[in-house]
Amino acid sequence: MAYRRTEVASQRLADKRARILRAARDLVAEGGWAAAQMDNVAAKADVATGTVYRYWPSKAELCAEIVASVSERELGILTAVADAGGPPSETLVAAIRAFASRALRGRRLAYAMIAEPVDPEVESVRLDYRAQLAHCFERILRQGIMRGVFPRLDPTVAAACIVGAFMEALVGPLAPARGTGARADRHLVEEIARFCLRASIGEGKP
Amino acid sequence: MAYRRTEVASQRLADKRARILRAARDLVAEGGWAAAQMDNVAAKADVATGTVYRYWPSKAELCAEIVASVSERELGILTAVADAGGPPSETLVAAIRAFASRALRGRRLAYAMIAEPVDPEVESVRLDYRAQLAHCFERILRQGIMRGVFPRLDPTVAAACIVGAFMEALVGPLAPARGTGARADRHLVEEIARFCLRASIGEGKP
DNA sequence: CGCCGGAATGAACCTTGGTTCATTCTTTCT
DNA sequence: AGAAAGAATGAACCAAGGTTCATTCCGGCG
Repeated sequence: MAYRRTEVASQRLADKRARILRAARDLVAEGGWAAAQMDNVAAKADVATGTVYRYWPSKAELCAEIVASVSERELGILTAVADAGGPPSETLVAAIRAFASRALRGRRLAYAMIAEPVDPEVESVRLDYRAQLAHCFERILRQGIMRGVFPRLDPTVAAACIVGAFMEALVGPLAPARGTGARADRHLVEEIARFCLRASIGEGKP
Repeated sequence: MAYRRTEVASQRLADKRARILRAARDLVAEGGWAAAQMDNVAAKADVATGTVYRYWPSKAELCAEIVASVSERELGILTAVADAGGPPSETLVAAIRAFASRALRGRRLAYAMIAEPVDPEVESVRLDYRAQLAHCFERILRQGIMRGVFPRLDPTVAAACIVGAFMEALVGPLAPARGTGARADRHLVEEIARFCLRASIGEGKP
């Protein structure tokens, strides 16, 4: 029946869309935004250049969707951790661990999503992700302050500091080269988590 | 005499070089690397496009020199503060204050120097600046650990965290919009400094 | 005064990478 | 099977921006 056939067709359509999106995301994960040229994307998805434009009106929208999809997934996980309840200091460490360990499994992608600028149209989506990321930590911090576990600190500034700290130490260009062992990675994550924890619960009177 | 004339001529040469360099740097300070197009630079320096190429072989080398000159100045100041002696926790705060207050007076430039990627050839100079910046803080941290003021922390990771923290909170795209008053700026700097101080001297046992 | 060499000019060139579209191939329906 | 609709193709097009170079300008020297 026509009904069935339409469904199959639209399924195939969605599949191809997803395939192209995945190809583009993989390219970004390998070489950052610069590697995601339309010709490359098409080649990686086994599709002609023009075909990509059947599914997205422009490169900017394709890139925006990459950010949006990655962002949705990561924020979902992070939010779940942040809202799980329990002592704020443990929540904070858990959140950092969750985010960091995932970021380590794709540093280049994480860097591209959080830090690497792109063209203006994509940038706003990226900044939004970043802001929501910070907001997650801000909520944890507010919890801690309300319960008196954390000292009086400006949670907005502190949240930005936390995001910046692990961004720089974990996925930034200054971070230890890719390919260091799992042991080194674990050390790094723990060290960052401790840094942020101290910054959040410490006294701060020299 | 010929001697005098040669000297005058080369002085004029150096002057023009400096003028172009300053023009380019100002453009970066206003609109980041994207604003530093050769046509723009030439126009801002009241010079024809081709003239720029009499003084630098390529855009990359011009940009590299911008980074190098800014970097030298800032690192000089920061190093002086870091090596001045005194209690490490005070030194740390002083260093952050010194760097941050200067960065505030030219956020866009600071962001371009520390965070915004450029083409590969310039990038290496920029990363070097960043590394030296982190190294400055690392030295302060080591001092503190040796003297037993700071807990056992990995100074390399912690230094990266510090750089990342103020980068993000102070000059990053998430930072409060430009033009907030001097009072807000001061609050921001102090809040960042306290964050880093707590992270450095805190106990870190939840 | 007329010539000469170096500096300045800026329009033209070239490369890179996003976008388009006339053509070809596939699938579906009769 | 044959035609119509939809999807795919990839070479050509276009814009942006860095670089070049034939030409012009200018100050000093014989």
